Amino acid sequence: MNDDKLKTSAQNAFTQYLLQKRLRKTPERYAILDKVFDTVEHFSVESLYASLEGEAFHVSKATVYNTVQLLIECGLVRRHQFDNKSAQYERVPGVGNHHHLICTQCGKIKEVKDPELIKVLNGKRYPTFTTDYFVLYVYGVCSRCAKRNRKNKNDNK
Amino acid sequence: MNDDKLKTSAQNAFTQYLLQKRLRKTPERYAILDKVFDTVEHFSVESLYASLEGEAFHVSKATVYNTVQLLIECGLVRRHQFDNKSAQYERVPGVGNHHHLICTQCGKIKEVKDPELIKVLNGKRYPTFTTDYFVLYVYGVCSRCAKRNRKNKNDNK
DNA sequence: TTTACTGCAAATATTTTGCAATATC
DNA sequence: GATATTGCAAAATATTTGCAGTAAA
Repeated sequence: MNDDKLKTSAQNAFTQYLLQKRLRKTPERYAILDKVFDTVEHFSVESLYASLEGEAFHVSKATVYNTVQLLIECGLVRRHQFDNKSAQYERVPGVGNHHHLICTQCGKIKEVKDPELIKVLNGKRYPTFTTDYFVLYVYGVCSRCAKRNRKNKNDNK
Repeated sequence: MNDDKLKTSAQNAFTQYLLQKRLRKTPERYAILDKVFDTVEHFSVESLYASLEGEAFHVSKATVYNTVQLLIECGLVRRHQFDNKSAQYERVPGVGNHHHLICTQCGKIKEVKDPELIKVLNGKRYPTFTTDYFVLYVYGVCSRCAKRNRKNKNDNK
């Protein structure tokens, strides 16, 4: 699925959700949805807000918060909180899933796809719990930090 | 490993870490470590602080924040941020690992063990990344919410 | 016409920071 | 004795809330 199709399908899903919950179809909500689906990377409420202001579409931050929450509830956006700064969000991936490698030293985050693991996870069933999706964080040390560690160790000798 | 042994081994690991980093072995740090390892459930800085006050051991919140951060850095504590309230922490599990089932409707969190999955995860290697541990969140709907959903749907008919 | 939604500003809550006093090494 | 650590309070930051005005249904 390419990005255009992904966006269209997200718009349709959002409309369905709004109808079902009897919520209103406001221009603000669709503008935010569009911007979210133009964004491949992680984003924060702040960066999303700035990005909307950047193209001269003004929405209040409260509305951004509200709408992102709606998008999470209807499954179009996922929330991550990697540190105790602001929450990070991402649109749901088009095809496949990915997980996050998090460096415990520098905080850098890398996305990796692992179809085999996704398969194992999707096969999982838990009693008395209906699974929607999985979020896997792999904590460790990235190559850059590992290199720096080796260097520092040698310097101390 | 029982809880006493777990605590002792955590104390030793912490001491090693402090020595290695040339940090000081203060009574506050060890009191916090002890309290953390007396706590099986998730805790917040606030609850940890209250718990220490409760047994008349006074430490400032800043020190609790600092020490919890240290414990994370030396791998004895893990951090979760399930919502945008305060961060939740937990001591590292004695044996095996567990992951978290998170209900997207009521926010309830349940821990489950899945040795088979742990095994698959532990077998994983990522290029240019040295894995320390995995954190898996399974998002979905708990049985209580599923039941309530069915009821509401019927009520609307 | 009804009332859900928006924008704005104030309120809340958590975490971080600065600094003087203290305790570890 | 040097300085890392503590406690306290103030500051910084993210998110939530209340309310009056606006717009979707």
